[in-house]
Amino acid sequence: MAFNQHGYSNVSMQKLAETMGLSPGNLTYHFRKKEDLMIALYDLFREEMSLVIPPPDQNTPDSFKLDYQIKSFYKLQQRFLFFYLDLLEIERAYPVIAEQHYVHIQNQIKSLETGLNYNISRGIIEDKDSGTIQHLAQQIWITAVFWPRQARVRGLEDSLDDMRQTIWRQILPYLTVKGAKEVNEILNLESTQQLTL
Amino acid sequence: MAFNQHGYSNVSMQKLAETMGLSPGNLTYHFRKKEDLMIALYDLFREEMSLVIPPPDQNTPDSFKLDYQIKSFYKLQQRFLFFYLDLLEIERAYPVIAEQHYVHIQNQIKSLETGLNYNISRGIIEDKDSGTIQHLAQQIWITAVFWPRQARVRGLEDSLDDMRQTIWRQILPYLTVKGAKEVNEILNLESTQQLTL
DNA sequence: GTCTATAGAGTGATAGAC
DNA sequence: GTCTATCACTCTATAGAC
Repeated sequence: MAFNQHGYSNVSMQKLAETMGLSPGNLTYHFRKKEDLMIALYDLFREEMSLVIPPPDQNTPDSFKLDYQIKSFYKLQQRFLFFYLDLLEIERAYPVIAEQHYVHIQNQIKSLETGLNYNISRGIIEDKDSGTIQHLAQQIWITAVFWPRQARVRGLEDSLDDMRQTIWRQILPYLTVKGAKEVNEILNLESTQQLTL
Repeated sequence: MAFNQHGYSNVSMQKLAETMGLSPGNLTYHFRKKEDLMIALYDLFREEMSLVIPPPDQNTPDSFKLDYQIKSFYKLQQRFLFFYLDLLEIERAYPVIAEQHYVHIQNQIKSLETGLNYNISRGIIEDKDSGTIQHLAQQIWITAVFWPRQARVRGLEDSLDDMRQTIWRQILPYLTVKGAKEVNEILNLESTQQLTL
């Protein structure tokens, strides 16, 4: 997608039509305003994302599933990269999307909290003090959501493996002995780099 | 500044001239291209930032000074907010700035690493495993740099206190007993919220 | 539905009078 | 130096032929 490569605001309806092999008039026939196109894309994004990150009350992943969620999230993030790179611009331009997305983000973080709490009950994570889980969920969300942007801003490639390592490293201090063993097995299973525990 | 409020790309040279009480022609007389204006602003930003975050080999802050650096950084960040909110756009538009900024970011993270290592030698931070410091420095950098953006993207106000809490919470698991005591004193000294250790 | 053509507004940048 | 006026371009969106 052209948006992902050049940034949302650098791709006009005309250029987009051109890369899609359509005439400008044809594209604006299906999406009368650019906003209509963006909303349609956003709805599609939200639909696919709901398959990757379950609703807050249904997220009960073991470590393996959490790792799988990270990978699935990254894959979808790459598909709708422009939403992650240019989100603030898009929210500024289309308040309708902004309002929806505020709620979406809240649910994403809530879902992460549920997953972490489930792993406390599994004896994988240790709840050292009040607020740990909320802090950890927010931290993981920030890392995952801004990963592609921080890489580009630094002039680096963004890689799934680096993102995974960074996320797991944040969970690391809160793992129980049992949890550390479980997580290390998962990371060694598929990653060439070993995370020293 | 108009850039900070409405976003870099939503403020044209004409609008900017208007808010400054200048004619469009006068503004483009002093800055022939918009790029010239951006580079001048970037140079000013870099100059002021060098006073807040010292060079990598000179950063030896105790916890109190680190907390002070966080506050000073936030203040400067608010002053040049558009660089932090719209950095990717600006880098895409002006590769000259991008190249300089890549190096700048590397130095910022290096400077953080130096500071953390110094606090290991002070017995404040515990280096649990190899890579901890690099990970922590990167994590703090991401949090600090993307804090205003993550707040806006979520529809929240961005607050210094929330950013401070989040950064210190990331350091928390790596503090020694002595370190925990020192940090808690600093945070209780000035913050209404208490960070439970 | 799909096309070409174009309206209408906004942009960065320049020209030339004072 | 500072101004007004304007060029050349790009953008979103529309009109109307086929």
